[in-house]
Amino acid sequence: MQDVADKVGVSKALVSLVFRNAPGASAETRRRVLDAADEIGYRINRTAALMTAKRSNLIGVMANIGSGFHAELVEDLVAAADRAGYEVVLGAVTPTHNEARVIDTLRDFRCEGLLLIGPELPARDIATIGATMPTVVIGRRIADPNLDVVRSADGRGISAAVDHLVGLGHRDIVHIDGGTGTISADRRNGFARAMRRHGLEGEARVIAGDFTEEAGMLAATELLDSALPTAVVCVNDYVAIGVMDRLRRAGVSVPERVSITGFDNNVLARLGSIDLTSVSQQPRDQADSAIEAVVQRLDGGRTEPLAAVLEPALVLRGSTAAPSRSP
Amino acid sequence: MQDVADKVGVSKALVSLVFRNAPGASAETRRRVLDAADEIGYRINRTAALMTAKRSNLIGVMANIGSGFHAELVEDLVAAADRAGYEVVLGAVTPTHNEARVIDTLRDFRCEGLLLIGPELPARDIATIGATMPTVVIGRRIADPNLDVVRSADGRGISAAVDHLVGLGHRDIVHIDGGTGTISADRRNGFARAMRRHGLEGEARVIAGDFTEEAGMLAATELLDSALPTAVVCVNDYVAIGVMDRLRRAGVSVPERVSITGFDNNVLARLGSIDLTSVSQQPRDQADSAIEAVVQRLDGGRTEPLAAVLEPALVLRGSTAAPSRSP
DNA sequence: TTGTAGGCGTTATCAA
DNA sequence: TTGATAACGCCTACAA
Repeated sequence: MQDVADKVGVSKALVSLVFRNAPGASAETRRRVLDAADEIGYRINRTAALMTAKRSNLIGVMANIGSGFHAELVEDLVAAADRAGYEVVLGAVTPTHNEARVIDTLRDFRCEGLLLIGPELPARDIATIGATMPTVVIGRRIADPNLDVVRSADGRGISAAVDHLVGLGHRDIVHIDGGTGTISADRRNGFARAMRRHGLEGEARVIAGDFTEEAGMLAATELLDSALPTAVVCVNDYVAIGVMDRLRRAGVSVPERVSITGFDNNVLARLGSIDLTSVSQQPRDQADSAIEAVVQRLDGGRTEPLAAVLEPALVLRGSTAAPSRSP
Repeated sequence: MQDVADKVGVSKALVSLVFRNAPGASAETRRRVLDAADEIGYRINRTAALMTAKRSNLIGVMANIGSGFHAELVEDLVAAADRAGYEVVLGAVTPTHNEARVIDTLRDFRCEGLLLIGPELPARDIATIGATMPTVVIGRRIADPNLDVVRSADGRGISAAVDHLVGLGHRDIVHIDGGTGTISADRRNGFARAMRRHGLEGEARVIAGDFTEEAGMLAATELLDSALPTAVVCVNDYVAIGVMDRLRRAGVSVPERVSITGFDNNVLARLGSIDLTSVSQQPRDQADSAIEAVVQRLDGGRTEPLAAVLEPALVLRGSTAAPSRSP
């Protein structure tokens, strides 16, 4: 920086001004400084800048990039952050780097705010972090005065699927859930509510599962062995794919004999060969809300907790149709 | 840091020693310092540390996390880097952040080395970067004295698929390629070589495509309209899935009538409902080699370029079988 | 084993 | 519009 200053014949302070295009330097000087820097090959040292600057304009994002949904969300987050004048530092949770470690790394990088996608850390640990810095939890229900939450109304998503199926004429509908855990509970409740609303609480069967394709296959086997419903509402796309495959292999045609819905609107669901009706969590909207939330805390002075529950959207595809025979 | 020092009654220098567990502090002092820091809630400021320290122990990784393969690779890279005593800074290429920008960000973070996964930047731009800092290009063929390359032998991967099919008795085999571009060319050449080796150059048909499911569907349609081969070797898994779906919908059974192979061993390929024989690029091995390569440059003093071409592995699944009738 | 002094590259403050 | 100077929080000699 001194070199650039010397070359132009100004002070370092002025060069600094130019480089963070802060007001207070003439256009002429600005140009000359930039030219000189270019010639010398000078680039600003962020590390050093971060040390003195009040702000870093960095937002840390913890995600499990192995999850397609997280990856999609991250893409939208960097775009949204960019628009708000922030940069995203991505912390990837992997088998060797657990959530706590990733969060530590993120704050080490001097992030001003934290976005946690689907954290599985104990609620109180997350709350502790929230007390330290603006933190937004994405996709998990959690109540704490220091935390902002952005998530989709999982229950409503499942309800929408049920409504769609009932609208098609289905009455015998089974839900395959994702086991214990809040997300799974929300979706299960959504199923129960919707069935009740349609006066179908009598037919509302729930089969226990998890979030894997295998769980879907097992559940389908169970259905084949007992009584086949006309529609199956699954806790996520993987489960739905497992169900679909198992049924088809058993000669049960989808959607003619059994309709199936998933959740997440995964890339898989969009494949022509799978073509699964699914509930989208609208990653784009969640990203926008999450960034807006941190920015409000950072620049807007907001201190009250925010809880944005976004409406999911049912994406209709070829795995659902009217039941071929009445139950 | 001063606070911690005061609390224990030592100097900052000593606290510094303790925190980067450098030799020169007694176990007793070390413990007391750590305790005091814990109590005060002090954490070392990486930003400041980076400024004076010779090294950052940071490796920058540029990846397109939307790609399942990249995501897998990143997970393995993080683990391998960890073992080597480095930390990974992840730069995500997205629609709004192109490769050049991601690389700039990565060096701004003072990474000591760069890992570029499947870069699409012009070769000379990459070479320019390589002249600046240790750089490993993963998954792309590129020759430059300043660049290390780690990739899998794409041609051999396709060859292995062909060998497998010929071993099953296939002779009429079609390749669906990925268009122009080196990767596609390598795979296409591998196909031609293998067919020639088996004395089948006469039957070696190639259909132009790209890397999408739609390309697979189109190609399959073309095959249905002309002459159906007994096996199709696809440039990647998406294409293979497109082919599989189109054929099955047309009543052509897979693998009984037509066998299909993919490439990448994507999560999709592993789905029970797809169960695709595919070529794995062995992300784990590539990650290990790439990290080894940077570390050799960084700590081992290597200066000659390295080109590691790893052997891909064919993963057999249910989409390939012996042909039902002789051609 | 511990302490002192100086410097890293930038920003912020205040004066010119 | 510009310049001088003091931080920022840590690391690295070197000295004690």
